[in-house]
Amino acid sequence: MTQPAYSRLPRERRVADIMAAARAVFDEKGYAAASVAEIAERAGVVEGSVYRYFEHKRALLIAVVERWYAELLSDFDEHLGVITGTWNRLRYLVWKHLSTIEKQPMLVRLVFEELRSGPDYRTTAVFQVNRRYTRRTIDILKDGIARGEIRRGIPLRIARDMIFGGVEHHTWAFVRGEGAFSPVAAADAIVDILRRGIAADTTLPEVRHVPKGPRRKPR
Amino acid sequence: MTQPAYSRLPRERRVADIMAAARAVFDEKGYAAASVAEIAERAGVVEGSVYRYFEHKRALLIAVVERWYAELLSDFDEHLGVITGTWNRLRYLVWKHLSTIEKQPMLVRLVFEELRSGPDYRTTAVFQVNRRYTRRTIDILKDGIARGEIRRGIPLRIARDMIFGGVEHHTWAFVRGEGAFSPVAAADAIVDILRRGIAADTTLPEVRHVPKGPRRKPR
DNA sequence: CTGGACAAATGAGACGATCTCAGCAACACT
DNA sequence: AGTGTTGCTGAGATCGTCTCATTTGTCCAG
Repeated sequence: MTQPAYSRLPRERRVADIMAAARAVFDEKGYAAASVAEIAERAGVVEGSVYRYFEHKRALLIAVVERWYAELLSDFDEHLGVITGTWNRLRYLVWKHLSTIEKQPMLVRLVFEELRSGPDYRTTAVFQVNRRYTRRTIDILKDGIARGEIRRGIPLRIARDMIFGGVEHHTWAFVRGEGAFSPVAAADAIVDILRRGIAADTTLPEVRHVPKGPRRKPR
Repeated sequence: MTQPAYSRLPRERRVADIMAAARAVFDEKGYAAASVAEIAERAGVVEGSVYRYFEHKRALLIAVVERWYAELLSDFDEHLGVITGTWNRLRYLVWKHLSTIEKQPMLVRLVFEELRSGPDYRTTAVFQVNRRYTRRTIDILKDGIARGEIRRGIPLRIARDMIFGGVEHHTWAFVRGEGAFSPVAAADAIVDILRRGIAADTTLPEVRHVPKGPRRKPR
């Protein structure tokens, strides 16, 4: 019975415990319905302790999502670097995005509905990572123009918005647990419409050199 | 000084007052930062009275947005009925959407970030109206196929998602007060990419010989 | 004109959330 | 063992939504 009323752990460990608990509770209940009290309980600390390591509840959300993003994108550039061809690269990018949504709908929902709305979003590392993402997209498109595969004068940001906006709307029901979608099929369909929409006229109908049939299913 | 401490108004009037106050406060501060106390004060009632007419704070949000939608769309079908040609109709629809966002960014934000996220969204009249909207889009596209202007086999829902998702992403910064956009230019750009993306090959000026390229994406 | 019933409106306060902070107690280092 | 440092605690301040017993205009019956 002489067990200590509490234990002192190294900062790292405590932070990790709290973040793990937070991720679990957010994942189960969403941000608004998750209470700091419950997160604290699962992490084995008292509520006040959470606030020693995280300024707000929102800081917890940001930390959780940032860590997830870091895991997620660690191999992205590496893979993208190997894939050649404008349309193949775009297809990989779109598929990767869709696939992520399929695997972690709740975390994606946290980003879409909670994190991205806040006034502090632009100060977030998640924002930076998203910028890098969309930057890649623009780069691929610019490269396509340089190769003569994409028409000059295409408004690149509009094209990018149609990609990511299209993905988001398409997965909308699924993210809310009310539907399903196929990452591969959706990626094909989106890139196909986009390809016809922005391809240089000469490359449009037949695409004969090198990759005869369009590559499908990267990765 | 024998003025009554309060006045009894017909239900209609009270509801209207409260909704007007709510709309103003939501518009200034957003949903989360708006307090029912402030709404009540501006409507000239006490906090408890708001709850006589609206079950939750959220019911107030829904009522405000529903009323706005009703105003907004009263003339939509009428206008659309007059416009002929698949691409013109699509362009009008996209422009209308963009134009609405430009005029009422805060209300749009309420829909995008607060209303649409909730679990009760599908029970909302706003949801029904949005369905009608996207239904119109699909109808226009189907009609385009029937006229031979759009390729058969285009996944219509994907096309629709690229339209509305594209619009939403494109206006994202503006809605948060961090940028600008041109409804006309954006509508042109989006419909142009889409048109090339889904038009039947014969209607594209430069592309004469019919299919040749591999068919993709059945259904 | 008057009194009483009815319902609109009040305002106090229950409830539950985030976040603060003074002090206790575990650990490291003499 | 004594002592300083500081992770951790837990009580409570604060602020939000929402409830409800009570008060008080209004209106109609007599």
